[in-house]
Amino acid sequence: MPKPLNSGRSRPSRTVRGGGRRPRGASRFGRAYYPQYRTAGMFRQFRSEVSSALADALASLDLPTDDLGIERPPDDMDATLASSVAFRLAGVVGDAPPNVASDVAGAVDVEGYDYLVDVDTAGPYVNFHAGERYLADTLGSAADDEAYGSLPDRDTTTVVEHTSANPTGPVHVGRARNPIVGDAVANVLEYAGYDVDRHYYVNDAGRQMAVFTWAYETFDEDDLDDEPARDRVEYDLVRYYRKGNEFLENADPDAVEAAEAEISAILQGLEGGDEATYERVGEVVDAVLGGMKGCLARLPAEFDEFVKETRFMLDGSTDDVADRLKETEYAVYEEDAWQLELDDWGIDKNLVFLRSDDTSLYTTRDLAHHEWKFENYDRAVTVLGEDHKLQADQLDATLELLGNDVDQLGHVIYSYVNLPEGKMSTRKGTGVMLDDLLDEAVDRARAAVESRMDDRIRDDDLTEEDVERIAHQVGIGAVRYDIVSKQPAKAITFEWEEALDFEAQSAPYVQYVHARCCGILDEAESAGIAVPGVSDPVDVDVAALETDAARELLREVARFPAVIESAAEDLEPHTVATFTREFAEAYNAFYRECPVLTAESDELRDARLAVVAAARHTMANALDALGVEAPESM
RNA sequence: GGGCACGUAGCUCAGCCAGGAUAGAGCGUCGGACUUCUAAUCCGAUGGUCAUGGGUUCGAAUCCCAUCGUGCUCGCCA
Repeated sequence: MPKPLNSGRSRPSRTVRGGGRRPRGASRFGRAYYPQYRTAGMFRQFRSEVSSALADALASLDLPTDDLGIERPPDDMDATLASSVAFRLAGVVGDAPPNVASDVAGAVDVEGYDYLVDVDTAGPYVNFHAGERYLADTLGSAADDEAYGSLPDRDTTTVVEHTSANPTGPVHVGRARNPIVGDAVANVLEYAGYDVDRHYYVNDAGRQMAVFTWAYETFDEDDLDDEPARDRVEYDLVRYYRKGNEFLENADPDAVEAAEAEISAILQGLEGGDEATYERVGEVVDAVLGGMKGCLARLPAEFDEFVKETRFMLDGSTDDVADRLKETEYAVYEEDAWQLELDDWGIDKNLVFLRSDDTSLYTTRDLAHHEWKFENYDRAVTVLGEDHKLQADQLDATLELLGNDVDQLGHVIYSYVNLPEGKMSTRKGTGVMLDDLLDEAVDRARAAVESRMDDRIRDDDLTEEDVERIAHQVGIGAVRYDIVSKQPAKAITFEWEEALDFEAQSAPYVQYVHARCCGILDEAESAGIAVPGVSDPVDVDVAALETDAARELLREVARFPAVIESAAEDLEPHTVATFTREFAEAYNAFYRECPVLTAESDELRDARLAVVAAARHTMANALDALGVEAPESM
């Protein structure tokens, strides 16, 4: 295994406020974080105890143990886990499922388990119950640990490539899913214990950039029809790109031919390693990319590295890939170009990897790029639009035939956001700019904060700065949450009203839970009450928590690490968003039924305070994984 | 036309990969709850042939096949 290039390299510093990333070991709340507290979660342990106990029980009855049928029971059942195994075994033992369930439950031995204390049946289901210690340990680990939900380090380096939009102009909403989903995927993997780098692959070698460079050098400000839509460099420069494309479409044939010759010369210069050409193209690429970075930083989506495509042309690795491909049995030379037949991978379209003039194509360079990833990382994940699906399949197949282990490569495919009237296009200048969406979101959030000021019960006198902070957290959070909470494969048609809906099931709904937690904890602090797990070691009796709502909330807290684990495993951050909603419901029930500061005894108050601290850590980190900020007041 | 996705309440979506308890939320509509740790909250009512038809199974929104609808894709573009 080659040593990762990035090992030992220090991470770029970044803001520690919610929503941004922070280096491992640093904490959201500015205190030191002690990794020994990192726990895989009580739910996961309970689940494995149930598996083991049930398998033993079945074995003792001489029944098959290959399918345990362990599942989460409906909300109205008080069991933590259940098994539907009796349905399947009914045929084997020749008895009705409820009777089988009864026999199985009777054979389960809960002796020796930490959390599994009781088994019973409900009709055909075997139900498993967690004991006090389950809740006590959950409370202890979550109230105590500001990084609760972070799983133990897996010692696995992972590169998440996302966005990678061609540097042709401002980021529009059509592609906004990419940085938002990509950032969340990276966050979730980080929470799951992977060592993640975030990459933006810069397509700086293609025809688009050659056209852009030619247009930028050819046209003057006077030739352009419009003023820049916004005072940032990519809004200025995209006008040259659009002008150039318009010229190529509409100018007289001789002029177009001359232009094409210049564009072709630029492409040849890149392919031939001509330094002057690299500089010319690089000037445009770097300028536009710089502006796009500025836009993405508003989300914020930040990157560890911008990897340029030309790098793999300059270092010879693209040529090397092409040479190796020619040697394979799948290579054919047809119609003056080198192609690959990928029928064995179920792809009937040939992949051209060298043009007739011997120059490389995007995918050829991307192959070299991916082999570079494999050399430097244990795993690679790419977030890309559905229009790149075929290309990704061809890439996978080709990487495999080159001898790479493609199991280490994962894709997240998302569907584009379209306007009701059709696709967004940078070249044509159609589309809603991400900057405009974020501006509008913040404006509306600000208006909402201000209109709520009057009927606020809490007299915490929001300053102008507070209003602005909340407007940003809520406005940007709402845009991100709306996108990250949906399955990426589903198509979205962009509607302003929908994207900016701050009603329930949106970011403010779950952010509010965090703010409510903070409100109680602040109140406790100003009243001089120590908060178990935060200002004190956790030393509370969970038995004091008599209310179902409190215990139910703790059970949700217990699930969080398992939610992170499966979201990371399946590369599905939207499941974390689903969790935040379910968690919010549990918290709101607790909030309604369990007064904390005015609890009837100090013991109960302390226990509930610890629950609030645990809930805060859970929600803060769930939101952080989604890339949504967690406001301390709103 | 071939390939790949998607189709769940009037609308926006979970649930599907690893089949199992009465298919869940929100918005909308209607009706309730603030002298209380924040009402951006909560409670109740309303609303579904899970696109259609078949198949597998004790059991299908979930797996398989077909059909219909929508999107993406099928360049020596990226």
